[in-house]
Amino acid sequence: METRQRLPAAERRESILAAATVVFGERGYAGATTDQIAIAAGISQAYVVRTFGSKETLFVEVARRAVGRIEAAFRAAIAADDGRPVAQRLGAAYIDLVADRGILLSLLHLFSLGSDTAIGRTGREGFLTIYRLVRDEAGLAPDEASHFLAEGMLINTVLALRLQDADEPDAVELVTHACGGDLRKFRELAAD
Amino acid sequence: METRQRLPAAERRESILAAATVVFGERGYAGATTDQIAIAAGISQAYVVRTFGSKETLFVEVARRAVGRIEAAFRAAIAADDGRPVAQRLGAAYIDLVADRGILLSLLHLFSLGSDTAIGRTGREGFLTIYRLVRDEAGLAPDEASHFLAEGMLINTVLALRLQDADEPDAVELVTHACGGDLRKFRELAAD
DNA sequence: GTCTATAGTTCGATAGAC
DNA sequence: GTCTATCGAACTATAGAC
Repeated sequence: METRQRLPAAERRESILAAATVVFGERGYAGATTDQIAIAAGISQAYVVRTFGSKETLFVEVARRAVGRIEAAFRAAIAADDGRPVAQRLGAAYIDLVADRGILLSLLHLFSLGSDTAIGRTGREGFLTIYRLVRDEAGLAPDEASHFLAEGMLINTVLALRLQDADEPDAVELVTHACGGDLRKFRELAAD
Repeated sequence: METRQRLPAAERRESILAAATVVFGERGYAGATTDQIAIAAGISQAYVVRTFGSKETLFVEVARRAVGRIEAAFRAAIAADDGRPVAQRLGAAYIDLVADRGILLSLLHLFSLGSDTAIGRTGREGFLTIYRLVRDEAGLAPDEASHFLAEGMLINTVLALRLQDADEPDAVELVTHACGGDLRKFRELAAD
């Protein structure tokens, strides 16, 4: 019988959110179970549910946290002016961020559940938040911002499908263009 | 007690696939139930499972059918040369096609389940098929083809989130740029 | 070709102890 | 703050009749 560590509420919340991000990412919202999340977090299933009230609430918080990560990464990239155009800095920051496959995939699931009342609202808010950030804070014109998001959505898809690990030359070619030529960076992403 | 219609196997398969496309689209692979699909198709749950062997097989066939629809629409657009650049014709064909929200969403769910063995393989095959089609048959250069897919992925996300129905001016602006200026066409898409 | 019935699982959530 | 135990609901798949 292992001794389970007693943590302050805030830390426990964060550790559950981190575990849930991975599990929701791999299995989707409905496909993930609170028991799998509990195991990943090293606690009991009942405690996961009790901490967030319901599986849906937990998913919404996972999604909000992922959006928050993007905001933080983008703000840092905007501030760290190294002479490159801001769009390039944002792109690099994005690729660094989605090295965390869980964040990427959780967002993808969030976006594809737009018809669900609570989840859909969270998705719309999150997506618009990112759009406003790259437009207003990074200073991209609306068409540049839209184009930037489009490239990001292709990166999401390519990574979600694990095309960066595929052997076919066409996959390599597509991935290379999707990431703006820096295939190496994609390949480094752990295949978990 | 209603009298259920007896259909030839091929027609029944197609009617189940159509119903399943809608249900899988709205709820995702794991979130959809064979019972909901059965109700949508007007038959019994057991018959849905019996016809396709398993829920997973059914989903894979739904996804293949959706990819097939895109292939057919793109080939038609390539053949119907009306003077516009081929990328523009493909884009218009794509928007017409994803007016069927079920197809759009089923593909989105397919792409986000790349870690699943069978579903992931189907997703990679499907995505590469589309890439090769726009590159080899439409004749786009690799970077043009990649850019075309990126714009398509943004359209997917915007529609999945139902941003075309949102009131906020920022949503309107984003959707306008995502669809290349033709907001009206997006707005026409039934809000179901 | 299609149904009813149901077996066998699995899951989210709650109760209550420590 | 965290666990064990468990209820009740829901789901996929199978069996077997028509």
